[in-house]
Amino acid sequence: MSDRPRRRIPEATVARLPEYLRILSELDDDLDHISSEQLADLAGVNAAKVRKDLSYLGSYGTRGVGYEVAYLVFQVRRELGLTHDWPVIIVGAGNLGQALANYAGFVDRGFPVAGIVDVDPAKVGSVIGGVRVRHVDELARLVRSRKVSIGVVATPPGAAQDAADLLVGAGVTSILNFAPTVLSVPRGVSVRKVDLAVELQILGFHEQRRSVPSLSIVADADSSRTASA
Amino acid sequence: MSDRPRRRIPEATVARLPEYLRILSELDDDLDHISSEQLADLAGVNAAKVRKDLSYLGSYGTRGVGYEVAYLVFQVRRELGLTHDWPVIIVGAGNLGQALANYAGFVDRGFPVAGIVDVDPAKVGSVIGGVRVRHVDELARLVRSRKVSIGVVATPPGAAQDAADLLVGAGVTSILNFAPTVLSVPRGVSVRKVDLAVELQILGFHEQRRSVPSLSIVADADSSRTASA
DNA sequence: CGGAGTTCGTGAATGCGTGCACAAGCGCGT
DNA sequence: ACGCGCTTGTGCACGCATTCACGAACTCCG
Repeated sequence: MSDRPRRRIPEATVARLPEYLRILSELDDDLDHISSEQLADLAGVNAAKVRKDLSYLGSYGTRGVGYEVAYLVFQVRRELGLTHDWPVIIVGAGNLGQALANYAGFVDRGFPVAGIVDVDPAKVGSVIGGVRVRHVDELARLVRSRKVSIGVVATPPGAAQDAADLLVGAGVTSILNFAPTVLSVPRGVSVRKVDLAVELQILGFHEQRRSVPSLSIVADADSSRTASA
Repeated sequence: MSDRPRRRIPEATVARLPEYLRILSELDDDLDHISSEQLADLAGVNAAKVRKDLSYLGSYGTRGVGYEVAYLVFQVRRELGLTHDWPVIIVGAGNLGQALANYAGFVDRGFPVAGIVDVDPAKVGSVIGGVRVRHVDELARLVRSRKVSIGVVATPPGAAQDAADLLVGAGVTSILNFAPTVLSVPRGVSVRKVDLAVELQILGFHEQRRSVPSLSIVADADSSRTASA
């Protein structure tokens, strides 16, 4: 226990730590040490960035050697709060909700699906990813009995705010929102939003830029797509 | 012809423009003007940020009045390259691929699904979201015949790099990757990655921080701005 | 027509994130 | 024991992003 490295960790670093963790977890067991440069290559980033990111956790590397993989995994997991699982509840058993419930990556990385709820009685009762779909009326009970603090909103846009209100009312303090809607929540509740279409639109923006090197307006339907480097 | 707004648009702004566009598109038709503050409220951001973001497109607002909604929608769409649709092809017809193909938000926002492919012969032939699943061998033909420049990787991690290679080989220049894998692609190809588990891990990090508010931290820097209340 | 009330556009200040460059530290071989 | 090669940890400089603050420009109304 000795020192307490408790420095404030920048958000950008927090967002990369899970990626490092995934890579480290997938390494061959016979590799016991890894350098910042190797890890950087695997993660597709800069070596200095890796070192700086890891330095926020403490000085867990050895100069001339690198980082001991097992120990680093342990430290990153601890820092991310993955010393125990975080059960999540999914609201909305539509296409996306079902896909999420079936997604092995959730439970594999410490986020087992503790429940799925939907308003549609026709969906209630079916089993997805080993979990039975419950009616949304049971949401609060599930959250409390399973000690869920993270909710996933996978409803249509119109129902997303209601879903968030229910989650917050039940005691959830973090929400992952897949609906294209801005959620309003009380202070103290964290929300992260993933908008699948936005990602495509950002790609589309760059596609369009690429095809118009530096030209006037011309908003017609172009035809030729040449691969530029 | 007016002016030449061709300024370089910051990435952070590009990431917000789709959100503004979505909000503007959903406004009541009887509202013909909107102020930066109103738009900011709806988008959950700061009014100054909205003004600065929009200023990169040109001076399309009127002081004392606000922005004309219809005109602003047009300008944002033009800037994002949404003067025409961008067909996408989805590789992987598993849970996630199916959910994406069924996701109305894609076509609604200008990204119709031009094709879905999978290696599994058992999946080939079924129709998802109005599109028939093809064998992955047909990928290149589909990309070329439908003039697809954006590909979506929704395969298991082990197959993601192969999928990306196929897409690039077929001429795709932008990839949206849902697999928890770092893709390596030639220069000139854009990749965006969405890792669903990473989002949960980031939330988990903050959850854990929240539950350990005071613990052996004496040498804190200062109370900067943390979201929790 | 003129002043009050709005709202935009943007210069300037501040803060955050990135990457370089290098000293410090570790191990190994001789 | 000692020097050499390797790798970490971090000070520093730079660039991007955010936010403030305010002049400029427009509408409305008396």
